[in-house]
Amino acid sequence: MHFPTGVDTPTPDGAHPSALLLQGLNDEQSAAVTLPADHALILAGAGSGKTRVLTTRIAWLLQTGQVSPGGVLAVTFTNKAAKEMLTRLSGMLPVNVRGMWVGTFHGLCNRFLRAHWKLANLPQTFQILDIQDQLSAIKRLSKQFQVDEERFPPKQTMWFIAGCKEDGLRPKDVDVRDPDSRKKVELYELYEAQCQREGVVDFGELMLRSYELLRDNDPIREHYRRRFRHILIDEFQDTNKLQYAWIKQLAGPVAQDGGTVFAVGDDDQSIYAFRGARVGNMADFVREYQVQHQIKLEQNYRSFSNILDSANHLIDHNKNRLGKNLHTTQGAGEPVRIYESPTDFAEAQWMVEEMKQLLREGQNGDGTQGVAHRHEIAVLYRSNAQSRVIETALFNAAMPYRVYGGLRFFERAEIKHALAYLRLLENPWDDTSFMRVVNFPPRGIGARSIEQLQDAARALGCPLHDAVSTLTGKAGVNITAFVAKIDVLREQTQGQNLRQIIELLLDHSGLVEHYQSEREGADRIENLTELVNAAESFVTQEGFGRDAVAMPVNGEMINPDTGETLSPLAAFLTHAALESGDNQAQAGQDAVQLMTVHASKGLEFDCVFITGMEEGLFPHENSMNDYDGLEEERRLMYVAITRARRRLYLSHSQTRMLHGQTRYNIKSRFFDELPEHALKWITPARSAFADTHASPHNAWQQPTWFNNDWQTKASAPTPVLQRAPTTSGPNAWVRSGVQVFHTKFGEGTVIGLEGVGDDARAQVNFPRHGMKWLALSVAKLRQV
DNA sequence: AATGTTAGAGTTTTT
DNA sequence: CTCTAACATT
Repeated sequence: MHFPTGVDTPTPDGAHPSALLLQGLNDEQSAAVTLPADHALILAGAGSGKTRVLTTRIAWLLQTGQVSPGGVLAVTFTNKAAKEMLTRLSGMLPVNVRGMWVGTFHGLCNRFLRAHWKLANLPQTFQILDIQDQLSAIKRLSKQFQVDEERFPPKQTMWFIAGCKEDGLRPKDVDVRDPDSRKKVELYELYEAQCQREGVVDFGELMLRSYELLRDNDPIREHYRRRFRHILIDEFQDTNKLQYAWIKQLAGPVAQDGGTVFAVGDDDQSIYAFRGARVGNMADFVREYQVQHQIKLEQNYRSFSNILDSANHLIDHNKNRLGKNLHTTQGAGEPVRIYESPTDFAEAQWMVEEMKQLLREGQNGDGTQGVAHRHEIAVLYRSNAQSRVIETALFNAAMPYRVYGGLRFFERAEIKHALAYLRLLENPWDDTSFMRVVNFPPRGIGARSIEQLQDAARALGCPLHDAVSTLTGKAGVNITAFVAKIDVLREQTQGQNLRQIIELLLDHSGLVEHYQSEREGADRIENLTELVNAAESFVTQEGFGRDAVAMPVNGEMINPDTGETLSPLAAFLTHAALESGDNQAQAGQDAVQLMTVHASKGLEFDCVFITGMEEGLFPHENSMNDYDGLEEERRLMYVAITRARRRLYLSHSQTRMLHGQTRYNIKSRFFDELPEHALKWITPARSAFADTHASPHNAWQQPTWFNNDWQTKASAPTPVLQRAPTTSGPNAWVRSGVQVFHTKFGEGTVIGLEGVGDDARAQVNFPRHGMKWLALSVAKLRQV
């Protein structure tokens, strides 16, 4: 299959085909698409048609003959975005998508490392560790080297290692100041050695090793620099240090013959600093590449102007911005509605009633008021824990809903078990997989046997698999039988197709049998069946053009760069590791959408509820003490607001149940940062706190609506907050302004007190750990 | 090996 | 409060 590109063919209506591509674009979009082949930065506001510009740019470059598919590298963060780009692209042009490198950072790095596994010093069958695998690998290592898990929790070690890799640092590059960090670096070193021995890489390693190969291998680097004439990056504001460095390797230094970089992003929507994203990469890029073309896409096609005004007004309170203002030709639309409730429960109740009303109006089809479908209603919250009370209310009202997040398909235990078997077929040295299934289903290999094996492997400095033959006694017999079983399976699966391989495995591993005897195993078996289907559809349609190395040829895949082959099984395992799958496909039921604000990025809905707009929650208490943290919270709020097309609700609650304790929250400072003219305060007048205890239902059943003035509300705090906390017990002496010592946080100053009796809490500012709320009945405080 | 108990932690997350 | 992992018991 070959399509000529860059050859203009006349269209039926006589228009030039590249002009056709530009149809319907506004001036800025069009300018961005048709920029000359120079480095460029596109500042694309929310809802400004970012993806469209990106894909049309590629289509335009191809159609005007400036580049062939092989010369294009387009990189995104999520598989969803990559898929979207390819779908749209093939809708615009009859282009051979296979030759293009379009994918996620990790997907492309994987493709690169599969092609150059030898140079990258990896086994051809290297496996990819996800977070769970990584953690269990580190736990294993900590046990083996008798690391004190109190002082060095495996999770922390994991974050440390991931953080180093995001910054492009190997153990030798890490600054060692104190004994603790020396130990961490040591663990990083041991972890690296273990991964190398076992032939596995984690997500960070995919990036780092690709980067290093490009950096250190001149012919490889030059090859790819010559090849990729156009490098396009989506969500550039979310790139970390290493990802930017990787891009620089591919693009080469400025003003040399490397490709051009077309970066698209929005600094106002940078919400992933906590996982290493550096907004600063945008400014660095402009400086380092002397970017001459910067285009702002500020026309918003999504929301009415009350919503956009709110977003603009809010984000204007951030100091560190490149600067951008969204505008629309649509009218003001409805006001942004703000609601205050006495309890989180009442907040959820009110929300459900409001939804019912909206859906009723939508059914009647009377104009812009209602919403026709439940899936056009989204509930956003700052943290996952908030979903429970909302779910309860929705459930009680029999309102179908869907919660985003949680376990994805390939992360389920039973699926991971099956995949572990498959991985052992490919790479028997993968100890993480070995450990996962050596005794699952149970086959009499207990802790003692495994210890024996681990001791032997450590003595020999080899993976578990290679140490099995040295074992004696019962342990030796059982484990040898296990390894033999895997070996037989490997034999039997030769020449089988992927479906047959998995079916054989499910049968011979005893997984299905095991779950059959389990009380609640039916779901798991269903999922295992689904795994067969997933493999089937992967082979028949999905995948081969994307993260897999190459095209299927006679059932095998040939890497166009090296001629190496990759089996369908290997490709499927890669697919499973890099695309953890949808979290739940929930059978097409039209349902209200529940998700965190983070998860909502990139989505849009007719109607959006942003809930829990309270100090300590949103902005979150862990982020609001340093300036950068607060700015990121504000960007998060900006993202949340700009999800709404027509109607936006912001709600907060005076009290909220968190970690089993009632918290008294004041409303979010973000309310102060919204334009009064766009708001409508719809809190019932009698939503006094006292109602909470009497009857939480009355507050919303017959509300009296009124437009409230923000200033008046702000100056009249709820009575509870003013009530002087009375405390008994060991911490009764705690008063505002007092210096205290906490065993974990060190010295701090008491800022305020609230609550009564067992609920009494002190807000304490710890210079080293920030602001904390401490329950006086629990916290061990000492007066300084 | 299965089942029961307890301690501890609990922003945000894709690959 | 609620979930999980580690530990303890049968």
